Amino acid sequence: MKPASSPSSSSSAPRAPRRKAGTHTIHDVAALAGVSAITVSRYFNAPEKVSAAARERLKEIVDRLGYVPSQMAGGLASGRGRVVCAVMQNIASSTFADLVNGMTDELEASGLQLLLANAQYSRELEESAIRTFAGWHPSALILTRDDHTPAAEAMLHALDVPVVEAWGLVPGRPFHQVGFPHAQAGVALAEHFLAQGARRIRFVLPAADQDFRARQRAEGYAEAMRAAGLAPDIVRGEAADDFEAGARAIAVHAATARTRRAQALIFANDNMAAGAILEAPVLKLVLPNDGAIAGFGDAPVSRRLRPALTTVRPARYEIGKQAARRVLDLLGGAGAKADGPSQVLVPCELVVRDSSRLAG
Amino acid sequence: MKPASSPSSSSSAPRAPRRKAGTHTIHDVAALAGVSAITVSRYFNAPEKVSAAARERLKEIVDRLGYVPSQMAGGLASGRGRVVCAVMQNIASSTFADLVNGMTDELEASGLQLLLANAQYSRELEESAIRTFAGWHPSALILTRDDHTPAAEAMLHALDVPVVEAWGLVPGRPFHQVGFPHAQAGVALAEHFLAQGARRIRFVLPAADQDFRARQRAEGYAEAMRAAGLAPDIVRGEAADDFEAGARAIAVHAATARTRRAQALIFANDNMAAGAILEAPVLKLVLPNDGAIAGFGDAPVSRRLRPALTTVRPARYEIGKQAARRVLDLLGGAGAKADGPSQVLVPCELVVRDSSRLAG
DNA sequence: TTGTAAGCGTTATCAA
DNA sequence: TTGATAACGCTTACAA
Repeated sequence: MKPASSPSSSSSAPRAPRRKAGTHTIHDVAALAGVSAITVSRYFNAPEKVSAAARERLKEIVDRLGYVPSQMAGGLASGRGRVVCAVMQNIASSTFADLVNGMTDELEASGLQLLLANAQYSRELEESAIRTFAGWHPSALILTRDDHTPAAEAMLHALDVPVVEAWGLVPGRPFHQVGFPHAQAGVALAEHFLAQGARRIRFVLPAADQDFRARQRAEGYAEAMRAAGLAPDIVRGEAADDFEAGARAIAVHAATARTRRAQALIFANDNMAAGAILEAPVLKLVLPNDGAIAGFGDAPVSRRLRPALTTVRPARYEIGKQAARRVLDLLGGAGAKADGPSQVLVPCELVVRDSSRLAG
Repeated sequence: MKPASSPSSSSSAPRAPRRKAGTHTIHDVAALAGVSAITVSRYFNAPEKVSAAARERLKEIVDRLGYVPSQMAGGLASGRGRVVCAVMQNIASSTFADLVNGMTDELEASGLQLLLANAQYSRELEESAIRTFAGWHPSALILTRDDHTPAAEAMLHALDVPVVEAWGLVPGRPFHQVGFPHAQAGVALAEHFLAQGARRIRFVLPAADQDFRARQRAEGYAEAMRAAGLAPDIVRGEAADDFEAGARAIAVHAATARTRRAQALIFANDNMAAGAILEAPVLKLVLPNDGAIAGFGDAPVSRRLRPALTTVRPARYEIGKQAARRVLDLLGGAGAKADGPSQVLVPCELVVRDSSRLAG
């Protein structure tokens, strides 16, 4: 009656049943605790909705099993991954590293994972990063520029999640912002020298054109110069390496007649300024008498240079932290979109040291 | 006949049917292309298995819709997320930033996303990061230390995915490694001075005890000294800031009688060494005559210092890249676990500059 | 406070 | 080369 090996009688073939058997699932935990899966789910996502007794039992079992909920399954079921995606412009620079540090510190406790991408100052790479991130159903996005490609901007709107633009602060954007207006840093440096009576002030940009914030600072400087009735004098570095570019700029300075050359040099960043200060003795220049110097960024070495470097110190870590804070607030329901995009100013600070003291 | 508002006749209540309606799904694409969902899936994961005709049609539709596959759904269905998780010790430092850069560059093309965590030199934080990562069903893990907690090590084995320990290289580990033996960097620096005839060579550690690689380098130095019949002289910095610690160390040096003080100072990193070199003129020391100096790391500023700093240059970016490469190879099936853990040596290089030239 | 049922969007399996 | 079907492990909606 019963054919020993027939794989099917008509259509009830044994099919392809199971698959993976990797780690423990929520059901393993539930079974051991004598509760249903949803209670375990609530234990993780809303513990206050679970009785103290069940909570205790679950804690013990979860610890014993080393159970960790699957982010994949949870994200799929809920439609939102517990992920915040951030696009940096240059991960290798300490600027962005500090931003990242601030973000991770703030997000850590919330259980949100930070996903990082590096766009290397390219709008196209930023767009492609955003596209990749879209597949992760992020809870929020943090970007570090405000001039996205149209396609990127469209995706940002379609994603329909909080977007925070960190680092710069410009008016008229549809997204939340945390940072400071970079032009203002340029203004502050120019005014620092103007207030000391300088007339010939030069701004030195890096050789590479990619850091658009440096250009914004240069524009601020130019504005301040024009406001003082002076012509801006913006030059570009001559070497890809910032230290080298700074050294060359100061060499040009040394080779120019004292009465014609700039009284003060504003470098786009501290590395360039450091290159100039370190090269000066070789050129028989005594700074700041033979040329006042300022930078931007307050690198760790800046206060150690002789003369110590006057610079602008942006609150990098704090900006990262605030950007993440803003994300958490928005996810928590505060500052609903009805209020429109918010702007959080994290001011930067002019740090005056010896390098910028103008000769009598 | 049709009761306008009756919610149920007996048990056929309308239930709670749908939920989300966010973006496009694989089915939208499939429907538009007139194929089944699995064909769309193949188009992304194994394009060669899809006819050219279908491929072309799908490309057009995917582009038009801006469709991006859900990583959540894919990860859940396949049991492996397209994620490589890396635990760094200090994201803010340029060392780890370079590692990260190398990794992202290498992983980029493979469609794997790098998930980053920061353990700040703490084994406990590393363990907690690994636990968090477990929820992401990573395809592989990259770590930057080799002395994990027992719990962490257990998780690593349970995860059953490729694990690569990057940066250091030590024998006897059960995981793949990419990097160099840090002790050897200490040996190289000690021998550099020994070869010049120095007898009194001091090693200066940072004030904070957290960077265990620095200790490894110190041990290498100590070994070389003992091998030369000399007593190691290891001191610890006196300030949390590395530059400041370096400055203090050279001040102590300056205050010691010439015949008794060290002929050469090896600093645990370039920042400390830079602090010393920048402070020297203030102390009326002329380097390297009044003290030869070496560092570790080859910071960008090191070759700009006067005297230019002798240091050891690790191939940071390359190590990150090779670690990711190793991961990709392992995922691709090469170097199956049967072969046992592999070791990839990415050597570091002694960079000799003026600061280490010993006085006749 | 807890549970049941029904998917979330994709891929593995088997069949054609 | 393509497709039908059944999971993957979790959470939402609703009911008790």
